[in-house]
Amino acid sequence: MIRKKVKLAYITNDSSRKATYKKRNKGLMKRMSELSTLCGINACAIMYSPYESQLEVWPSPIGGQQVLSKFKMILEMEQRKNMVNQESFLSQRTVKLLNEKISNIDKRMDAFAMAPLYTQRASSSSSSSMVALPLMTMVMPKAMPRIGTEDIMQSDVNNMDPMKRQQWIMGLMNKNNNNNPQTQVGGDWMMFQFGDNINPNNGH
Amino acid sequence: MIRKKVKLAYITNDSSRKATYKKRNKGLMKRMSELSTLCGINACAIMYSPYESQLEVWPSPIGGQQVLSKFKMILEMEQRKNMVNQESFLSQRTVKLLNEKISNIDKRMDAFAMAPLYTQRASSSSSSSMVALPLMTMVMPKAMPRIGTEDIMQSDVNNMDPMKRQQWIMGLMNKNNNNNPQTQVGGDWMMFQFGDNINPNNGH
DNA sequence: ACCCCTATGTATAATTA
DNA sequence: TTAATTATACATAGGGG
Repeated sequence: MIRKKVKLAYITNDSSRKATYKKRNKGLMKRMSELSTLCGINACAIMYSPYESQLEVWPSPIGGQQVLSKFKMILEMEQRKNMVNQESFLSQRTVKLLNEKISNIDKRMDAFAMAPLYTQRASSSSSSSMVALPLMTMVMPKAMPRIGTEDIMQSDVNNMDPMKRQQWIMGLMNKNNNNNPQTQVGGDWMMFQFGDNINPNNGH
Repeated sequence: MIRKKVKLAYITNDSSRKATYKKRNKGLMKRMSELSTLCGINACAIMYSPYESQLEVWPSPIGGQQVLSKFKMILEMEQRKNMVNQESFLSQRTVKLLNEKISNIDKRMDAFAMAPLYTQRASSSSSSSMVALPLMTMVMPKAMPRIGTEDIMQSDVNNMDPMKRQQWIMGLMNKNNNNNPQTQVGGDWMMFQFGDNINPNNGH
């Protein structure tokens, strides 16, 4: 069991590359969750792995909803305050971006639910028609709770989200009613991670 | 120098929290670069840290351009092949998303160049008007090089990118002509990271 | 605020089941 | 194939300049 000094180059062997990917990706997620709790950062991660054929949400899809709702709420509060400054402009753009992202994910999930595009072996990287799906990770500093808007944000989750996001969440929930942090939804991998909700010791 | 077992909770002390954040974030980025090289994944990371007041691009802003151009090229090749299937549909959406993201970043950088919004101390989390900027990380599997399109993609970088992305890159380059992987642009932090270009041992 | 050091916790490569 | 094991490489907490 002599461990080599980790040769930093592409692992040609398919199975060992996949194994490395899974291990290291797991470690990466744990690290992110730790950074999240330690430094007070809300983390939301969506991941599409080329090595997995399932979609994973961690620790729960609801957390992602909450992060996004929170972010939207922040924007709307700013608008109510008529703060038409650069900050609100920037956050508007960001919220728009996040909404598109969610819509995008929603579309993806529909597609994958209908017909899995990636019935993919680890060695299928030579497929010419395959377009790699991106792994996306978002971590956002939770600076807002200090301004006393937690309750409003909470209600926001329940009654003011666009239908597509609700559908997206419901689509996840209908297929996954357990509390298992790794829930399989179908066709791809997706992960969410939040500094508020995580139990950082569940991996050990 | 007895090292405690890392209490997994929010670090209340501002300076030590910031120190931890910087250390761990650096480690996170290194991990991502390693995953990138080891498993053949192209990585592109944009980071906005609440603890930094400068924008950082690593290892170079050009890499981000290349990743995005590559992705766009993939999409266009698919379109030429008249592959109107779900895969191209999904990748279209993703490219659109990335374009918006770049545009968003462009806007941010313009704004920050004009007037730095975040002259922010580590303890300024109680500021009520501040909207947290997200840290965003994107990693995408590089599945395309195997289909022999490297040359086309390369030319794509030079002559077919939208003006806004070019402006974005140029805006970075004009202010940063050195090869220092950590280039300060102003007002915020941004990071790019690429599996193709990284030198994973530069941290040791 | 750094940067550097190093003891120690943690991730993980290689291996076995 | 994945799961568990374990030795070792690596990350980093705490401390000193």
